[in-house]
Amino acid sequence: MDLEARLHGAAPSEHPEALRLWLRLLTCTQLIEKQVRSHLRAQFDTTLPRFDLMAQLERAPDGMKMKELSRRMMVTSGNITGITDQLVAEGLVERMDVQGDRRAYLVRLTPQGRTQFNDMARQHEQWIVEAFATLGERDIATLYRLLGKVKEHTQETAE
Amino acid sequence: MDLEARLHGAAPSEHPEALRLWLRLLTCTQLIEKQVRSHLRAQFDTTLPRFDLMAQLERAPDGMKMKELSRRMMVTSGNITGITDQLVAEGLVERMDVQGDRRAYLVRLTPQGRTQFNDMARQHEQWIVEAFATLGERDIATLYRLLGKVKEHTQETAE
DNA sequence: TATTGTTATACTCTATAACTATA
DNA sequence: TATAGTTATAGAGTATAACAATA
Repeated sequence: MDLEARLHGAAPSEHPEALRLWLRLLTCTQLIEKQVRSHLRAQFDTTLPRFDLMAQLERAPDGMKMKELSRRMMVTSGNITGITDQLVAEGLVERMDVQGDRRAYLVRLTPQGRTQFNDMARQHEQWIVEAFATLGERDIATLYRLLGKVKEHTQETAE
Repeated sequence: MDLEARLHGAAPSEHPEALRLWLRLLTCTQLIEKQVRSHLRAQFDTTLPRFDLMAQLERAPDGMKMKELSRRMMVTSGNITGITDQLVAEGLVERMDVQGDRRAYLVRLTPQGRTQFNDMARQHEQWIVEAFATLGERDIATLYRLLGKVKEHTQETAE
């Protein structure tokens, strides 16, 4: 492939397949995400970031540091503070001091938070299963594998 | 598949494949979207919705109604008014009266808007090609096909 | 000096709903 | 009555940057 041609060539688009794929990927994600947000709002009066934060904690029974939450959720730590504050106010998560590092907190689900998350997760799974109901097991595995390549490559090339 | 078992069964997750696929789809989209937003901001001082609106107009040389933009971009018409206002203020798009319907406008790119969009689109394509550079032509075609099934199914089941 | 987390701030995008003008 | 578009509003989500406390 000729970089010069890409930069200065007259052809308007030499890789329409990649572009088309991106637009379709974006559309699919937005459609499903919109449904999930709408359901979370209607059935549990919560939002996707709050659900995502609880989902992270569900897999960390001993709690997770704010910094780690920030990294995994790909948002700045100031925003983690805000979302955590909301969940603490609702009694769904709690901050715990960290032995040996008085700057940091471990955040974990309260028993009430765990119960509510389980309810939400069960519903959430049904919405997602429904969204992909048109695909067979093989299709799902293929999609998963190919997106894995994209994910790794994108994470590598991000500075 | 037994709906009862899904609703009331003790198993915490009977379809982990669909869930894992959704999380990966979400991650990939967010990673790429974040890069695109960042590049658009740094190189062109613009945003993704503004770029998307111009991309819609680029394929409609005679202009497109606000209503149609609203439908295609999957946001309410009030938001189309706002984004259009910004682009009009920058001289990139213009509203034109519609023959025979004085309620409506046709929005189209100005010559300046078309020039700027072409610059952006060329860069944008490179970012996207890079994001999917790890995939071969066949992989891209497969992803495109499978996501097409998901898209159609999701659009059908949305009320 | 570097890191963890908080605070303050500003901006974009979004949906909802009431509204005007026209069909 | 229904539709196209606007306006007003409120809230979610985000990044940036300055800051305090601790490592």
